[in-house]
Amino acid sequence: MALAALAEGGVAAVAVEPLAARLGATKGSAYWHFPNREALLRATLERWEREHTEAVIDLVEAEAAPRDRLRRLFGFVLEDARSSAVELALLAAKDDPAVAPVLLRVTDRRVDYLVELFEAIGFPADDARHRAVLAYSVYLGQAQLMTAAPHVVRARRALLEHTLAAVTARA
Amino acid sequence: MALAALAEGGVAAVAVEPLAARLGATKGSAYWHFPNREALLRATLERWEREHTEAVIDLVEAEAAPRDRLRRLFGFVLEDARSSAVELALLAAKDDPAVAPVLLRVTDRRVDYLVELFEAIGFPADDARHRAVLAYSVYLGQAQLMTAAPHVVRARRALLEHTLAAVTARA
DNA sequence: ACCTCACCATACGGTAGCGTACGGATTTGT
DNA sequence: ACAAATCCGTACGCTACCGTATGGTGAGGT
Repeated sequence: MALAALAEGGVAAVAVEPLAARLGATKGSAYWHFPNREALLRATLERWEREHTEAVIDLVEAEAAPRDRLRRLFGFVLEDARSSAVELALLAAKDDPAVAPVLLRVTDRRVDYLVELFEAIGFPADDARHRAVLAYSVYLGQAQLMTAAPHVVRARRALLEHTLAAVTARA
Repeated sequence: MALAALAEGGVAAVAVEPLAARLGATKGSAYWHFPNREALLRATLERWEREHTEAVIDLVEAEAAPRDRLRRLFGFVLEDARSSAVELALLAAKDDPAVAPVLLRVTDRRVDYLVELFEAIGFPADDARHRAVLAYSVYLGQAQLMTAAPHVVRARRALLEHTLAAVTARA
């Protein structure tokens, strides 16, 4: 529930009174479960990190070939803009002391996974790392574009293939 | 001044009372110049759009070769994270009715410019468009990474060259 | 039957920002 | 010199949120 609010209204929406109202409850109830607003936010973020970060990787791991994993990863963004709503909300609140460490851990985890993926495809370690950072940049950037200016991203299928070709092109 | 606040504290920082305090003035003064907070925000955004959007393009245009223009564009992000602070602040507030249209115009303008750039390099129109969207995604994504998780982006010089190679690689 | 405790509601005070009212000062036009 | 326009400050009410205090209710244990 708090996660839905986070996705829709950003970190600011993970607040005691709005959430209580949304649940048909009152503040008194909320403050019994959580000592304060920060604790509520931290619990929400921890839950998201625990349940949804690995979820993306698991989904991608379902594909056998590394290239198909990449394809699925990028297709994930282009097909469902809502899926990355929490990510974008967190990036938007990157200065919040409760958000920053979560963002760092998730980013590291994902980039490391991408490094593995590119190494599995056959690129040497240094090269794989550059490709991973590049690919994750594309991921973040396309997620932003899809929600802020979706009309720019037309011909999605072709764009997807083009993106894949670009990040996996041999030097 | 309002632009500095926007870059530092996001759209929420472009508020009447904080800005007035920052200027050593009071609300009374602020509300003489602007009818309300929204007008203040709109004026700030319009000014940024007018002065700083073309500034990037002008800076890039200083380079003769299209490839060097791309290099300068991406180097711009990797070297100075502060430079894209306003962009990120706007993306973070993309749901604000005053922000959304500005974001759309700026995005369109920049992507269109990138299309021109790739066409100048010699790619056909369709291809150029895909590369432009891809390149702008990388731009946005790297800007995010640089502020949210800068430690991920090491070996910047190499990453820059890698990025350029990726977006300009022949199919 | 009674007590305890988990759970929830009501009511209150505090803060930060928006917007308005109005009065004082300073500059400008005539 | 005087009036008007311009510019700024103080004071107030309003809203949304945080956090606390305190009382109420229903389920289990004894």
